[in-house]
Amino acid sequence: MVLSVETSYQNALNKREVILRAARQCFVQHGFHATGMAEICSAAGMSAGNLYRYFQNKAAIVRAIADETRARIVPVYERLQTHQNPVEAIVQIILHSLQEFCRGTDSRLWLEVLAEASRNDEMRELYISFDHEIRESLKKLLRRAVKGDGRTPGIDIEAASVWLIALLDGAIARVSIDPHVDLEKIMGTLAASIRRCLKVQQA
Amino acid sequence: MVLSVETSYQNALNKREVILRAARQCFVQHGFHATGMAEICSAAGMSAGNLYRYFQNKAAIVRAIADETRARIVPVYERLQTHQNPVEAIVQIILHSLQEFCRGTDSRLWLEVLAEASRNDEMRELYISFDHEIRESLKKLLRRAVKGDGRTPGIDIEAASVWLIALLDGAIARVSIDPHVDLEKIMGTLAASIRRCLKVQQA
DNA sequence: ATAACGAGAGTGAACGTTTATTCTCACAAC
DNA sequence: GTTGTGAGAATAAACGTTCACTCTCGTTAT
Repeated sequence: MVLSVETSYQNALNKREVILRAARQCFVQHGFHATGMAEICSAAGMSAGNLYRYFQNKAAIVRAIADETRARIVPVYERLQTHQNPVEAIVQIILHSLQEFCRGTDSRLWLEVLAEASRNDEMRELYISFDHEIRESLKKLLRRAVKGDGRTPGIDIEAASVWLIALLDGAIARVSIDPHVDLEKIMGTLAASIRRCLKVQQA
Repeated sequence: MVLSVETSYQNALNKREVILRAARQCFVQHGFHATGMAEICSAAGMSAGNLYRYFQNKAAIVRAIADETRARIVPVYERLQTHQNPVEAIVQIILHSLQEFCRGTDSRLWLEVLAEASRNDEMRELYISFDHEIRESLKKLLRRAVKGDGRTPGIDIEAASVWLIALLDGAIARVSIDPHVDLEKIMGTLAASIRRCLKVQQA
Protein backbone atom coordinates (compact mmCIF):
# COMPACT_ATOMS: atom_id res chain seq x y z
CA MET A 1 0.00 0.00 0.00
CA VAL A 2 1.20 3.52 -0.73
CA LEU A 3 0.67 4.71 2.81
CA SER A 4 3.02 2.14 4.26
CA VAL A 5 5.82 3.17 1.96
CA GLU A 6 5.37 6.76 3.01
CA THR A 7 5.36 6.04 6.72
CA SER A 8 8.46 3.90 6.42
CA TYR A 9 10.17 6.77 4.64
CA GLN A 10 9.09 9.09 7.42
CA ASN A 11 10.35 6.59 9.91
CA ALA A 12 13.76 6.45 8.30
CA LEU A 13 13.94 10.24 8.38
CA ASN A 14 13.04 10.24 12.04
CA LYS A 15 15.65 7.64 12.82
CA ARG A 16 18.29 9.62 11.02
CA GLU A 17 17.32 12.63 13.02
CA VAL A 18 17.47 10.71 16.28
CA ILE A 19 20.96 9.56 15.38
CA LEU A 20 22.06 13.03 14.37
CA ARG A 21 20.76 14.54 17.56
CA ALA A 22 22.66 11.93 19.58
CA ALA A 23 25.82 12.37 17.52
CA ARG A 24 25.64 16.15 17.86
CA GLN A 25 25.49 15.78 21.60
CA CYS A 26 28.50 13.47 21.66
CA PHE A 27 30.53 15.58 19.26
CA VAL A 28 29.96 18.66 21.41
CA GLN A 29 31.35 16.81 24.40
CA HIS A 30 34.35 15.08 22.88
CA GLY A 31 34.86 16.30 19.34
CA PHE A 32 34.57 14.36 16.09
CA HIS A 33 37.57 12.12 16.51
CA ALA A 34 37.35 11.35 20.19
CA THR A 35 33.74 10.24 19.95
CA GLY A 36 33.24 6.52 19.42
CA MET A 37 30.45 4.89 17.52
CA ALA A 38 29.47 2.98 20.63
CA GLU A 39 28.91 6.28 22.35
CA ILE A 40 26.69 7.55 19.59
CA CYS A 41 24.80 4.26 19.55
CA SER A 42 24.00 4.33 23.22
CA ALA A 43 23.09 8.01 23.07
CA ALA A 44 20.70 7.19 20.26
CA GLY A 45 19.36 4.18 22.13
CA MET A 46 20.22 1.93 19.26
CA SER A 47 22.46 -0.98 18.43
CA ALA A 48 25.48 -0.55 16.19
CA GLY A 49 24.11 -2.80 13.49
CA ASN A 50 20.93 -0.84 13.32
CA LEU A 51 22.63 2.53 13.25
CA TYR A 52 24.61 1.45 10.21
CA ARG A 53 21.37 0.95 8.35
CA TYR A 54 20.87 4.71 8.41
CA PHE A 55 24.40 5.99 7.88
CA GLN A 56 27.09 4.45 5.77
CA ASN A 57 29.84 5.25 8.24
CA LYS A 58 31.05 7.71 10.83
CA ALA A 59 32.24 10.22 8.25
CA ALA A 60 28.75 10.40 6.81
CA ILE A 61 27.41 11.38 10.21
CA VAL A 62 30.05 14.05 10.63
CA ARG A 63 29.23 15.39 7.18
CA ALA A 64 25.54 15.52 7.96
CA ILE A 65 26.17 17.37 11.20
CA ALA A 66 28.40 19.94 9.56
CA ASP A 67 25.85 20.46 6.80
CA GLU A 68 23.06 20.87 9.28
CA THR A 69 25.00 23.40 11.34
CA ARG A 70 25.83 25.42 8.30
CA ALA A 71 22.29 25.25 6.94
CA ARG A 72 20.94 26.85 10.07
CA ILE A 73 22.81 30.07 9.38
CA VAL A 74 22.23 30.71 5.68
CA PRO A 75 18.57 31.78 5.99
CA VAL A 76 19.57 34.58 8.36
CA TYR A 77 21.63 36.14 5.61
CA GLU A 78 18.94 35.89 3.03
CA ARG A 79 16.18 37.17 5.23
CA LEU A 80 17.97 40.40 6.05
CA GLN A 81 18.99 41.16 2.48
CA THR A 82 15.94 43.37 1.98
CA HIS A 83 16.49 45.52 5.04
CA GLN A 84 16.37 49.19 4.01
CA ASN A 85 19.38 50.30 6.02
CA PRO A 86 22.30 48.18 4.82
CA VAL A 87 24.60 48.90 7.74
CA GLU A 88 21.92 47.93 10.21
CA ALA A 89 21.22 44.84 8.15
CA ILE A 90 24.85 43.81 8.51
CA VAL A 91 24.79 44.44 12.23
CA GLN A 92 21.62 42.37 12.52
CA ILE A 93 23.11 39.54 10.49
CA ILE A 94 26.19 39.27 12.64
CA LEU A 95 24.19 39.54 15.83
CA HIS A 96 21.67 36.94 14.69
CA SER A 97 24.38 34.56 13.59
CA LEU A 98 26.17 34.88 16.87
CA GLN A 99 22.96 34.27 18.75
CA GLU A 100 22.05 31.32 16.57
CA PHE A 101 25.42 29.70 17.18
CA CYS A 102 25.54 30.43 20.84
CA ARG A 103 22.08 29.34 21.74
CA GLY A 104 22.74 25.83 22.99
CA THR A 105 26.08 24.31 22.16
CA ASP A 106 26.42 24.84 18.44
CA SER A 107 29.34 27.14 19.00
CA ARG A 108 31.49 24.20 20.06
CA LEU A 109 30.38 22.28 17.04
CA TRP A 110 31.36 25.14 14.79
CA LEU A 111 34.75 25.34 16.43
CA GLU A 112 35.13 21.66 15.70
CA VAL A 113 34.17 22.27 12.08
CA LEU A 114 36.76 25.05 11.82
CA ALA A 115 39.53 22.84 13.16
CA GLU A 116 38.51 19.99 10.92
CA ALA A 117 38.25 22.27 7.89
CA SER A 118 41.86 23.28 8.32
CA ARG A 119 43.06 19.76 7.52
CA ASN A 120 40.24 17.75 5.95
CA ASP A 121 39.70 18.58 2.29
CA GLU A 122 36.03 17.76 2.23
CA MET A 123 35.33 19.88 5.28
CA ARG A 124 37.45 22.69 3.91
CA GLU A 125 35.40 22.81 0.75
CA LEU A 126 32.24 22.90 2.82
CA TYR A 127 33.54 25.80 4.86
CA ILE A 128 34.80 27.74 1.87
CA SER A 129 31.60 27.38 -0.10
CA PHE A 130 29.62 28.39 2.95
CA ASP A 131 31.94 31.32 3.52
CA HIS A 132 31.66 32.39 -0.09
CA GLU A 133 27.90 32.29 0.06
CA ILE A 134 27.48 34.40 3.15
CA ARG A 135 30.21 36.84 2.19
CA GLU A 136 28.44 37.47 -1.09
CA SER A 137 25.41 38.52 0.93
CA LEU A 138 27.55 40.78 3.06
CA LYS A 139 29.27 42.31 0.05
CA LYS A 140 25.96 43.19 -1.53
CA LEU A 141 24.97 45.03 1.60
CA LEU A 142 28.37 46.67 1.87
CA ARG A 143 28.10 47.97 -1.69
CA ARG A 144 24.71 49.44 -0.92
CA ALA A 145 26.14 51.03 2.21
CA VAL A 146 29.00 52.65 0.34
CA LYS A 147 26.78 53.96 -2.45
CA GLY A 148 24.07 55.22 -0.16
CA ASP A 149 26.58 57.03 1.93
CA GLY A 150 27.56 59.19 -1.01
CA ARG A 151 31.18 59.46 0.04
CA THR A 152 34.28 58.10 -1.53
CA PRO A 153 34.43 54.54 -0.33
CA GLY A 154 37.23 54.32 2.20
CA ILE A 155 36.21 50.75 2.65
CA ASP A 156 37.62 47.76 0.82
CA ILE A 157 34.45 45.74 0.43
CA GLU A 158 36.13 42.39 -0.04
CA ALA A 159 38.32 42.97 2.99
CA ALA A 160 35.46 44.21 5.12
CA SER A 161 33.44 41.07 4.43
CA VAL A 162 36.42 38.96 5.44
CA TRP A 163 36.83 40.84 8.67
CA LEU A 164 33.20 40.64 9.59
CA ILE A 165 33.31 36.86 9.31
CA ALA A 166 36.59 36.66 11.17
CA LEU A 167 35.08 38.72 13.93
CA LEU A 168 32.12 36.37 14.06
CA ASP A 169 34.24 33.22 14.10
CA GLY A 170 36.45 34.70 16.80
CA ALA A 171 33.44 35.61 18.87
CA ILE A 172 32.04 32.11 18.54
CA ALA A 173 35.34 30.71 19.77
CA ARG A 174 35.32 33.00 22.76
CA VAL A 175 31.76 32.26 23.74
CA SER A 176 32.26 28.53 23.52
CA ILE A 177 35.42 28.56 25.61
CA ASP A 178 34.92 31.22 28.24
CA PRO A 179 32.03 30.43 30.57
CA HIS A 180 32.07 33.90 32.11
CA VAL A 181 31.35 35.72 28.90
CA ASP A 182 28.32 38.00 28.90
CA LEU A 183 26.64 37.45 25.57
CA GLU A 184 24.38 40.50 25.87
CA LYS A 185 27.24 42.86 26.56
CA ILE A 186 29.41 41.29 23.92
CA MET A 187 26.73 41.79 21.33
CA GLY A 188 26.16 45.40 22.30
CA THR A 189 29.77 46.40 21.92
CA LEU A 190 30.12 44.33 18.78
CA ALA A 191 27.28 46.26 17.18
CA ALA A 192 28.85 49.55 18.21
CA SER A 193 32.21 48.61 16.74
CA ILE A 194 30.75 47.52 13.45
CA ARG A 195 28.71 50.68 13.13
CA ARG A 196 31.75 52.77 13.89
CA CYS A 197 33.85 50.99 11.32
CA LEU A 198 31.25 51.04 8.59
CA LYS A 199 29.58 54.39 9.05
CA VAL A 200 32.41 56.78 9.73
CA GLN A 201 34.52 57.38 6.71
CA GLN A 202 37.53 59.52 7.07
CA ALA A 203 40.00 60.97 4.60
CA MET B 1 80.55 13.81 37.25
CA VAL B 2 78.93 17.19 37.11
CA LEU B 3 79.58 17.70 33.47
CA SER B 4 78.00 14.43 32.47
CA VAL B 5 74.89 15.22 34.41
CA GLU B 6 74.67 18.53 32.67
CA THR B 7 75.14 17.11 29.21
CA SER B 8 72.67 14.37 29.88
CA TYR B 9 70.24 17.01 31.02
CA GLN B 10 70.93 18.92 27.83
CA ASN B 11 70.49 15.73 25.91
CA ALA B 12 67.15 15.05 27.49
CA LEU B 13 66.06 18.58 26.64
CA ASN B 14 67.09 18.02 23.06
CA LYS B 15 65.23 14.76 22.88
CA ARG B 16 62.13 16.38 24.24
CA GLU B 17 62.44 19.06 21.65
CA VAL B 18 62.86 16.54 18.85
CA ILE B 19 59.72 14.80 20.01
CA LEU B 20 57.80 18.03 20.31
CA ARG B 21 58.82 19.12 16.85
CA ALA B 22 57.66 15.80 15.46
CA ALA B 23 54.42 15.88 17.40
CA ARG B 24 53.74 19.43 16.31
CA GLN B 25 54.10 18.37 12.71
CA CYS B 26 51.71 15.44 13.17
CA PHE B 27 49.16 17.46 15.11
CA VAL B 28 49.08 20.06 12.37
CA GLN B 29 48.26 17.36 9.85
CA HIS B 30 45.68 15.34 11.74
CA GLY B 31 44.80 17.10 14.96
CA PHE B 32 45.40 15.99 18.53
CA HIS B 33 43.02 13.05 18.64
CA ALA B 34 43.53 11.63 15.17
CA THR B 35 47.28 11.51 15.58
CA GLY B 36 48.65 8.20 16.86
CA MET B 37 51.66 7.72 19.04
CA ALA B 38 53.20 5.47 16.38
CA GLU B 39 53.01 8.38 13.98
CA ILE B 40 54.79 10.68 16.38
CA CYS B 41 57.39 8.01 17.08
CA SER B 42 58.27 7.51 13.46
CA ALA B 43 58.29 11.26 12.81
CA ALA B 44 60.69 11.64 15.71
CA GLY B 45 62.76 8.68 14.50
CA MET B 46 62.34 6.98 17.80
CA SER B 47 60.80 3.86 19.25
CA ALA B 48 57.70 3.95 21.39
CA GLY B 49 59.48 2.69 24.46
CA ASN B 50 62.09 5.37 24.14
CA LEU B 51 59.63 8.15 23.57
CA TYR B 52 57.82 7.26 26.77
CA ARG B 53 61.02 7.91 28.66
CA TYR B 54 60.68 11.59 27.84
CA PHE B 55 56.94 12.11 28.12
CA GLN B 56 54.59 10.45 30.53
CA ASN B 57 51.81 10.07 28.00
CA LYS B 58 50.17 11.60 24.99
CA ALA B 59 48.34 14.22 27.01
CA ALA B 60 51.64 15.50 28.34
CA ILE B 61 52.85 16.05 24.79
CA VAL B 62 49.67 17.88 23.87
CA ARG B 63 50.05 20.04 26.96
CA ALA B 64 53.63 20.86 26.12
CA ILE B 65 52.70 21.79 22.57
CA ALA B 66 49.90 24.06 23.68
CA ASP B 67 52.17 25.71 26.23
CA GLU B 68 54.88 26.23 23.67
CA THR B 69 52.50 27.75 21.17
CA ARG B 70 51.16 30.10 23.77
CA ALA B 71 54.61 31.01 25.04
CA ARG B 72 55.67 32.15 21.63
CA ILE B 73 53.09 34.93 21.64
CA VAL B 74 53.41 36.44 25.12
CA PRO B 75 56.75 38.20 24.52
CA VAL B 76 55.24 40.13 21.63
CA TYR B 77 52.80 41.71 24.03
CA GLU B 78 55.40 42.64 26.55
CA ARG B 79 57.89 44.00 24.09
CA LEU B 80 55.47 46.50 22.65
CA GLN B 81 54.21 47.73 25.98
CA THR B 82 56.68 50.62 25.94
CA HIS B 83 55.78 51.90 22.50
CA GLN B 84 55.05 55.59 22.74
CA ASN B 85 51.92 55.60 20.61
CA PRO B 86 49.51 53.16 22.28
CA VAL B 87 47.18 52.73 19.32
CA GLU B 88 50.06 51.88 17.05
CA ALA B 89 51.38 49.53 19.71
CA ILE B 90 48.08 47.68 19.65
CA VAL B 91 48.10 47.51 15.87
CA GLN B 92 51.64 46.17 15.96
CA ILE B 93 50.77 43.60 18.57
CA ILE B 94 47.89 42.19 16.59
CA LEU B 95 49.87 42.23 13.36
CA HIS B 96 52.85 40.55 14.96
CA SER B 97 50.71 37.91 16.61
CA LEU B 98 48.99 37.14 13.35
CA GLN B 99 52.28 36.89 11.58
CA GLU B 100 53.77 34.74 14.30
CA PHE B 101 50.87 32.33 14.11
CA CYS B 102 50.68 32.25 10.37
CA ARG B 103 54.32 31.82 9.64
CA GLY B 104 54.52 28.08 9.19
CA THR B 105 51.55 26.10 10.34
CA ASP B 106 51.00 27.24 13.88
CA SER B 107 47.64 28.65 12.94
CA ARG B 108 46.25 25.15 12.57
CA LEU B 109 47.68 24.22 15.90
CA TRP B 110 46.02 27.18 17.52
CA LEU B 111 42.72 26.25 15.96
CA GLU B 112 43.16 22.81 17.45
CA VAL B 113 43.88 24.37 20.83
CA LEU B 114 40.71 26.45 20.58
CA ALA B 115 38.55 23.44 19.79
CA GLU B 116 40.13 21.43 22.57
CA ALA B 117 39.78 24.30 25.04
CA SER B 118 36.05 24.33 24.46
CA ARG B 119 35.65 20.88 26.02
CA ASN B 120 38.81 19.94 27.92
CA ASP B 121 39.03 21.63 31.31
CA GLU B 122 42.80 21.70 31.49
CA MET B 123 43.08 23.25 28.05
CA ARG B 124 40.34 25.71 28.84
CA GLU B 125 42.22 26.96 31.87
CA LEU B 126 45.34 27.32 29.79
CA TYR B 127 43.49 29.36 27.20
CA ILE B 128 41.74 31.55 29.74
CA SER B 129 44.89 32.34 31.69
CA PHE B 130 46.67 33.11 28.43
CA ASP B 131 43.79 35.25 27.31
CA HIS B 132 43.72 37.08 30.62
CA GLU B 133 47.42 37.82 30.40
CA ILE B 134 47.44 39.25 26.92
CA ARG B 135 44.23 41.17 27.42
CA GLU B 136 45.73 42.85 30.46
CA SER B 137 48.48 44.10 28.19
CA LEU B 138 45.96 45.32 25.67
CA LYS B 139 43.89 47.02 28.33
CA LYS B 140 46.88 48.94 29.62
CA LEU B 141 47.52 50.25 26.14
CA LEU B 142 43.85 51.00 25.61
CA ARG B 143 43.74 53.03 28.80
CA ARG B 144 46.73 55.01 27.68
CA ALA B 145 45.10 55.59 24.33
CA VAL B 146 41.89 56.86 25.87
CA LYS B 147 43.69 59.19 28.29
CA GLY B 148 46.12 60.50 25.73
CA ASP B 149 43.34 61.25 23.36
CA GLY B 150 41.86 63.67 25.84
CA ARG B 151 38.30 62.95 24.83
CA THR B 152 35.52 61.28 26.70
CA PRO B 153 36.18 57.58 26.24
CA GLY B 154 33.56 56.26 23.86
CA ILE B 155 35.32 52.96 24.18
CA ASP B 156 34.56 50.19 26.62
CA ILE B 157 38.09 49.06 27.35
CA GLU B 158 37.19 45.59 28.56
CA ALA B 159 35.00 45.02 25.53
CA ALA B 160 37.55 46.40 23.11
CA SER B 161 40.19 44.00 24.40
CA VAL B 162 37.80 41.10 23.93
CA TRP B 163 37.05 42.12 20.39
CA LEU B 164 40.64 42.55 19.45
CA ILE B 165 41.39 38.99 20.51
CA ALA B 166 38.29 37.67 18.82
CA LEU B 167 39.35 39.40 15.65
CA LEU B 168 42.77 37.81 15.94
CA ASP B 169 41.40 34.33 16.59
CA GLY B 170 38.99 34.67 13.69
CA ALA B 171 41.77 35.79 11.41
CA ILE B 172 43.89 32.84 12.43
CA ALA B 173 41.03 30.51 11.60
CA ARG B 174 40.60 32.06 8.19
CA VAL B 175 44.26 31.95 7.30
CA SER B 176 44.59 28.34 8.30
CA ILE B 177 41.55 27.21 6.34
CA ASP B 178 41.49 29.31 3.19
CA PRO B 179 44.53 28.69 0.98
CA HIS B 180 43.75 31.68 -1.24
CA VAL B 181 44.00 34.24 1.51
CA ASP B 182 46.46 37.07 0.99
CA LEU B 183 48.13 37.62 4.34
CA GLU B 184 49.67 40.96 3.35
CA LYS B 185 46.38 42.44 2.26
CA ILE B 186 44.56 41.00 5.23
CA MET B 187 47.00 42.62 7.59
CA GLY B 188 46.78 45.96 5.87
CA THR B 189 43.02 46.20 6.12
CA LEU B 190 43.09 44.83 9.63
CA ALA B 191 45.39 47.63 10.72
CA ALA B 192 43.16 50.19 9.07
CA SER B 193 40.05 48.86 10.78
CA ILE B 194 41.65 48.84 14.20
CA ARG B 195 42.93 52.37 13.77
CA ARG B 196 39.54 53.52 12.67
CA CYS B 197 37.81 51.93 15.62
CA LEU B 198 40.28 53.12 18.20
CA LYS B 199 41.23 56.57 17.00
CA VAL B 200 38.00 58.08 15.89
CA GLN B 201 35.75 58.81 18.77
CA GLN B 202 32.37 60.19 18.06
CA ALA B 203 29.65 61.58 20.26
C1' DA C 1 -9.42 -18.58 9.86
C1' DT C 2 -4.93 -19.86 9.60
C1' DA C 3 -0.68 -21.00 7.87
C1' DA C 4 3.23 -19.55 4.96
C1' DC C 5 5.86 -16.00 3.45
C1' DG C 6 8.85 -11.92 3.12
C1' DA C 7 10.49 -7.50 4.10
C1' DG C 8 12.20 -4.12 7.45
C1' DA C 9 13.76 -3.16 12.10
C1' DG C 10 16.64 -4.45 15.35
C1' DT C 11 20.22 -6.97 18.12
C1' DG C 12 24.75 -7.88 20.04
C1' DA C 13 28.64 -10.68 19.51
C1' DA C 14 32.68 -11.00 16.70
C1' DC C 15 35.95 -9.18 13.20
C1' DG C 16 40.35 -7.41 12.21
C1' DT C 17 42.78 -3.17 13.23
C1' DT C 18 44.67 0.22 15.68
C1' DT C 19 45.26 2.39 19.98
C1' DA C 20 48.19 4.00 24.00
C1' DT C 21 51.14 2.12 27.03
C1' DT C 22 54.50 -1.23 29.22
C1' DC C 23 57.76 -5.00 29.42
C1' DT C 24 61.93 -7.14 28.35
C1' DC C 25 66.22 -7.26 26.89
C1' DA C 26 70.49 -5.64 24.60
C1' DC C 27 74.05 -2.46 24.04
C1' DA C 28 77.15 1.35 25.43
C1' DA C 29 79.57 4.44 28.75
C1' DC C 30 82.15 5.29 32.45
C1' DG D 1 79.47 -3.64 37.07
C1' DT D 2 76.32 -0.58 37.33
C1' DT D 3 73.70 2.90 35.06
C1' DG D 4 71.56 5.23 31.31
C1' DT D 5 69.77 4.75 26.67
C1' DG D 6 67.44 2.62 23.25
C1' DA D 7 64.77 -0.70 20.44
C1' DG D 8 61.00 -3.44 19.61
C1' DA D 9 57.87 -7.10 20.82
C1' DA D 10 53.92 -7.59 23.74
C1' DT D 11 49.51 -6.20 25.90
C1' DA D 12 44.98 -5.18 26.54
C1' DA D 13 41.57 -2.05 25.58
C1' DA D 14 39.01 0.43 22.16
C1' DC D 15 38.11 1.30 17.56
C1' DG D 16 34.82 1.29 13.31
C1' DT D 17 32.46 -2.00 10.98
C1' DT D 18 30.06 -6.36 9.69
C1' DC D 19 27.93 -10.46 10.51
C1' DA D 20 24.35 -13.97 11.25
C1' DC D 21 20.46 -13.92 13.30
C1' DT D 22 15.75 -12.77 15.60
C1' DC D 23 11.51 -10.43 16.02
C1' DT D 24 7.52 -8.09 14.33
C1' DC D 25 4.01 -7.39 11.10
C1' DG D 26 1.37 -6.86 7.01
C1' DT D 27 0.29 -9.51 2.91
C1' DT D 28 -0.99 -13.61 0.47
C1' DA D 29 -2.49 -18.49 -0.13
C1' DT D 30 -5.09 -22.11 1.27
